[in-house]
Amino acid sequence: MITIADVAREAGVSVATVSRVLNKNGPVSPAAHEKVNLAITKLNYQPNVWGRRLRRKESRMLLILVPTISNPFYSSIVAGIEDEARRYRFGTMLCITNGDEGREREFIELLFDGQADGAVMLCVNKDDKDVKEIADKVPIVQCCEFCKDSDIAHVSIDNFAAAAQVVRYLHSLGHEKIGFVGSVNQFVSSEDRRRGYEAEMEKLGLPVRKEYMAYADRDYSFQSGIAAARELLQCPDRPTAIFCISDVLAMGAIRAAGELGLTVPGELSVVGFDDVEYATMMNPMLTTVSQPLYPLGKTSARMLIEQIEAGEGKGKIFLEHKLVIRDSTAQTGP
Amino acid sequence: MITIADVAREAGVSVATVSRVLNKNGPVSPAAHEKVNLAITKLNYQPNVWGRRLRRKESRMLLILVPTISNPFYSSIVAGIEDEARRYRFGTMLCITNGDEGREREFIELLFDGQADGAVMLCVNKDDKDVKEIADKVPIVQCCEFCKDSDIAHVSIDNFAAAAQVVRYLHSLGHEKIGFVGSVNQFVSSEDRRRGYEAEMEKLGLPVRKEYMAYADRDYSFQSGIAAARELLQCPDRPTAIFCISDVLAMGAIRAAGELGLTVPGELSVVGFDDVEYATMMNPMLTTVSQPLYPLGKTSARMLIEQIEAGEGKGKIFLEHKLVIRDSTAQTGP
DNA sequence: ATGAAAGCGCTAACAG
DNA sequence: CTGTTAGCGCTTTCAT
Repeated sequence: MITIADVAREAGVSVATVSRVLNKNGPVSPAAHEKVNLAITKLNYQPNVWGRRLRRKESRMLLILVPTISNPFYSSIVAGIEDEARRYRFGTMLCITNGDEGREREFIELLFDGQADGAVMLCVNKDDKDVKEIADKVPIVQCCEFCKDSDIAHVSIDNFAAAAQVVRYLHSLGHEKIGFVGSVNQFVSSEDRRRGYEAEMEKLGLPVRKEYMAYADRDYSFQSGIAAARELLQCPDRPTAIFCISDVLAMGAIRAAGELGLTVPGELSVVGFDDVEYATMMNPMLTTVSQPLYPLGKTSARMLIEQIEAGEGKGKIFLEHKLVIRDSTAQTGP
Repeated sequence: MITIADVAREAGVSVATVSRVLNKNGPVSPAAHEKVNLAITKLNYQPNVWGRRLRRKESRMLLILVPTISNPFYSSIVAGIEDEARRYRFGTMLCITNGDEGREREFIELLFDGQADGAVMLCVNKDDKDVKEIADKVPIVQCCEFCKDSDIAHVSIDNFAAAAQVVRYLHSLGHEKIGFVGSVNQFVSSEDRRRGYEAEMEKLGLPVRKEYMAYADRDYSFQSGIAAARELLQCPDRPTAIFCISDVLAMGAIRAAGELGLTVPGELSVVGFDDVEYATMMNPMLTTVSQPLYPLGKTSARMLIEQIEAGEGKGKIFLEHKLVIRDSTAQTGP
């Protein structure tokens, strides 16, 4: 291993000068600068991170807490965070919690450890006490999901508005019996989409019927989507359209329809949410709400870095969504 | 921040003793042990990683190099690696290269930096010179993909045998005109699956026809899968079955068939590879080759850790695959 | 069984 | 503009 002292010796200067060149701070004469750079390349010197971090007490590392990576939904967000972090010369550590509280706690430790300077969290229940406490002590930004009634920085889309827009769209197609498939989890997104659905139904003078609303399990599994949709489709006066709060759930609804002999979109319109990659691989291709995933990630990272460097930046940012109309929705029959 | 000196003072012992308790090495009297533990909990002391790593010159960190996380294929492997790493008290850093060479290089730097003690690589071209050089200097294990003609440790399935098995299965269903959709990339898996296909065709006395083989782009995109399959299906004497080297490609083949008015599996059987989650969300559900992803990950991590700790462990391990028969394949018509 | 002390490689305050 | 030096928090001889 080759150290800063070796470089100093080789260049015929002191370690301080080398350090100054390395960090581009303090004043260095062009001549010294030259000599140091020569020595660095000659020796192929690489500063030791541990020494540096020990001394500086900063890691220049960002934590990214995701519940899972099996959902491609997260991949673009993560890419956005990583790209932005890199722009500001931060490294990233991707931590997959798999819904395991112990593991999540362990990752959070990294923050108090000083192993990371801050974290982007992608998986917060709508009122998670722990997170609120943590955010008081270390820089945190919540992405997509966030805690209500708290001033923790967050960036997401307007789920309420998006859901309302879906209902409006379906209504414009002639649908009046519109079902809803949500999830029993505690995410704001789930809640806001449900509220958006209900509010818009009322606004349009359509009844919000209990039997038109069903709930999948907490992690939006395909199977639970099938079950939830089946429930709606088997009720006496079945809905002619179903709005699902995730694409996987929507795919479940399409499967359920198929099992019951219903064609999509002929006899049933289905709308999803998220616009994951395979929404277009399906048959029919899914009408869904697209979130600006990459920008969501970039924005989170930027907010976090601001918070770390400036010690502030507790904003709330909402980005634009987009309703993408494809083949799983159609006019109601005459 | 609370340091080891604080603990020593609180416990009325020297820092050396505290360190001994922390690391469970050297001899410590029960009394001292007790006092130290008390002080640690009282002060809520957490050893500083930078100081420790600087001193020990080891990070107890494993690098995981994946090309992308948008492909759910990797998520189980990563989970396997992380779980096993954790068992041996190693942390992990997930690095997403996105096929960017510069980024890959940057991550590799972390190894020479000492920021990680070794790496599991999930994305190696079949003869990547760089990787061979790197593996000479730092512990590396290749998972799924690996360099041919090199003794770098790796774990994967027998792609050749799996492909042969698919062809045999299709043949047992009565198919003789069996097409192949591969990829132009440089992965051993792609090559071995193609070789397995060709070898088994010959073994069964079936002609290996150029016009029955098509290639998707390097990252198995859905669109390129459609294009490749369309090519096969439009040739004069079209195949009655197609073996695709990935599930996404198989989904593309099904789409292509649909566009040409061919039913699956009625008029065309399709087999995929990998058994990704959404292979069962499709209609029809995909017949495919399932890889033991989680065990693949666990095994890689174990091999890597052995290599790090023992300084050896350059084995080659092959795990069992499984042909999963679902609804996209059927007997040929009478 | 315990403690004193010497660094690990680096940065930054200070003195020149 | 440059060099000397004192740590950052920890582990690990080497004495005792």
